[in-house]
Amino acid sequence: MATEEYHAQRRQQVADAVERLVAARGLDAVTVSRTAAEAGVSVGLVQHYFASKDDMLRFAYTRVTERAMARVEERARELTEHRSTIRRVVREGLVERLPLDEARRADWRVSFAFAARAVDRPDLAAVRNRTEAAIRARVAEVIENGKECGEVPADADAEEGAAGLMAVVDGLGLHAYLEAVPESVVLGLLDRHIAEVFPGECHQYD
Amino acid sequence: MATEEYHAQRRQQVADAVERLVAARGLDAVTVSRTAAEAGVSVGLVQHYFASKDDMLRFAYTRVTERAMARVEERARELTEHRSTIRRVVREGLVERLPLDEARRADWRVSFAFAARAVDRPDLAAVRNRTEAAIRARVAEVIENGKECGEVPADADAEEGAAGLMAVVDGLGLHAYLEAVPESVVLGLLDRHIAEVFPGECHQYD
DNA sequence: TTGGATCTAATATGGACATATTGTCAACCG
DNA sequence: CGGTTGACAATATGTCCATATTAGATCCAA
Repeated sequence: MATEEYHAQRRQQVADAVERLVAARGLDAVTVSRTAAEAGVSVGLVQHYFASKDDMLRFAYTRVTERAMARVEERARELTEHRSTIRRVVREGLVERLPLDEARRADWRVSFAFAARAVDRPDLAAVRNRTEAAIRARVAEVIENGKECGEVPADADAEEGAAGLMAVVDGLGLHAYLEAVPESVVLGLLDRHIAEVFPGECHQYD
Repeated sequence: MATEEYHAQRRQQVADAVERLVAARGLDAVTVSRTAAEAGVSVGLVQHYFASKDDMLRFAYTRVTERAMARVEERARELTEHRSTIRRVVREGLVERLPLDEARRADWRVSFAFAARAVDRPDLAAVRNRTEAAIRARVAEVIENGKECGEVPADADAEEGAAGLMAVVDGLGLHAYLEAVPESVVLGLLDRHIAEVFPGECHQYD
């Protein structure tokens, strides 16, 4: 139905505005009326399409996390097609999450703002956990694949490896964002960590 | 002067209340009147001792970061007296920052709440950066010491090593807090990372 | 065309909050 | 002893915000 599509578009439009506000001024600056103004619509419209402010934020955050996951997935797909090593697929997927250029810095900022708020807000925590678990599972799956051709030791715990990599990436991301650690160092550290999970290196479909 | 001491005590009392509120309900739940109630004083008293709410939060955050640093320092001092390896001094100092028991979980929560807010608030960012830089410098110094007796390769960049360790600890802390990574895995990852900075091991004052 | 459902906008309401103002009481000082 | 000052407490003020309410517009079915 075209009306549903229209409906969905309106919600996207509002969510876009939320993201812009968070990126520019932080989550605290997001009010319903500011969001409406930023989106170029009335407060009434926002109310019409979202049951509450919380609902609006949840929707926006869901979109942010899903896009983040899709980007990792997309990057991995690209590389897989080019027959990269599995190690490289993981590396590039994870690098995608680091705030190393302006676009990703903005994204990182938005994600972090929501993630921080999620510490006290169970509904946002649910959104985060869902996506985070999905990404972790995906990374673990890829690591598992690495065992087949010897990139990863056969007795390695893929789940644990994935969890460790995600933790390291988040820590590096935070410090990279705060400019405490320059990009070259960040990538160096990431590579060293990845090398521990992937002692070998080989091509996926040789 | 006794009056100054009294003055200081009142401020501590209020800051204690702020911390308790943040730990229990997050930074958003901190209002001047709630803080006053939590501290068992009137709103007027809080106003009397702090020029503004921001001033109050800044004071509370400063105390939090300084205590965190003091704890790391203290732990390091203890171990140094017992002639631990330098590697161990660093390890235990960093472990001190991880939310691995209830007390440290609460502390971590408070620190994280402030750190997250600091992303949008330059005055809080200044507090964080000051302490963070001091800790990093301290870690770097210890790493540098490790070169003397061969725990650390002579050509290693101590600053970079310290920055990397701090980033990893923060990432592990985040995931440990969110219970995505069990304690054993967190410590395992930390140790592996430390082992890269400290390939050797020897006693400080042998 | 009419009448209701669906949207959208404007405005109203009520609460929460930071801060300002005013009041009280004590100690200390001249 | 009158007055000034410091340490509070109580209350007032005005802003901002989420949400409710009301009203107007558009579209479509009967």
